[in-house]
Amino acid sequence: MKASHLKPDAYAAGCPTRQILDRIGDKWAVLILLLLRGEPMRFNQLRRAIEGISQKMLSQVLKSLERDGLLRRRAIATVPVTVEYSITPLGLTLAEAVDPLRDWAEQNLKEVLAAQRRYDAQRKALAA
Amino acid sequence: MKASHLKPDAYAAGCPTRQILDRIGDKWAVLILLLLRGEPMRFNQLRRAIEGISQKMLSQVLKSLERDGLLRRRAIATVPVTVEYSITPLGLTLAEAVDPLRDWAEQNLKEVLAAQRRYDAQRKALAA
DNA sequence: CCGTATCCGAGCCGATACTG
DNA sequence: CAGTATCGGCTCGGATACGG
Repeated sequence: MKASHLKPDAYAAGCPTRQILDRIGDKWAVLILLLLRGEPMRFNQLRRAIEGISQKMLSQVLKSLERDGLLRRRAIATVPVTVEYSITPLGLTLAEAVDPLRDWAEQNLKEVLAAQRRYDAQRKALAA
Repeated sequence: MKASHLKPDAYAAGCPTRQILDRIGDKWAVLILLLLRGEPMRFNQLRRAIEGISQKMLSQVLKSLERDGLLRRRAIATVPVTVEYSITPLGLTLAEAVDPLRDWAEQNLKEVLAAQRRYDAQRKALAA
């Protein structure tokens, strides 16, 4: 039985939705998962793929995702060392749950931006 | 045609996914949308429903959601003033896109927590 | 009841330098 | 190639007080 359509009375501090949202809030995390769904990737490969992420953040987020069981880290003893990150089955299910969100983003970003312009114009008019 | 299952080569800084994720990353925003889907609510009603949010944050996030066209603010001239927040059709579609994520959270939080315990135990063992 | 204004401390995050 | 370590600015966000 799904609870999706029941109206919640409140969101307690420790509820699952809050906890997972905190992780999704980590914007990089989701992007990494979506990328890894395609194929395993190496550290600097991810770094290049995600425009704007710093070495430090990437390292940090990868560690956190591994800790959560959403991806797997595999070090290969070459010289120099190669490290491969791949998504886990659990991570895959999360990525799938994020898909509708990405679709929504692509379809509705324009409308959101338009709403912002309307709002700002309105505020500007009031200020004058 | 849905783009969900195509492998992205990169996530540029301004892509829709990144932009929307930045907003979702605002953890409170999603919770508010999900709450308002049930029924319009007033300021302090929301405040009570979302455990732990400060007055400042609630005010801030509500303004941002209104700006994005995801909810509507309606002030009623009573004494003292009553303000009613309700979700817009656009906001409703976003809330629906978030549903799978909430379902995922409820179903998989346990497994994530278990993975964390395994990871931490492993690290502890190595440190010893 | 519904906010805004101000202060201020914690922690995020980028930059840089260094290691296996 | 794949990270760790350290420093410092800067933003986020809580607490408090006040106004419409």
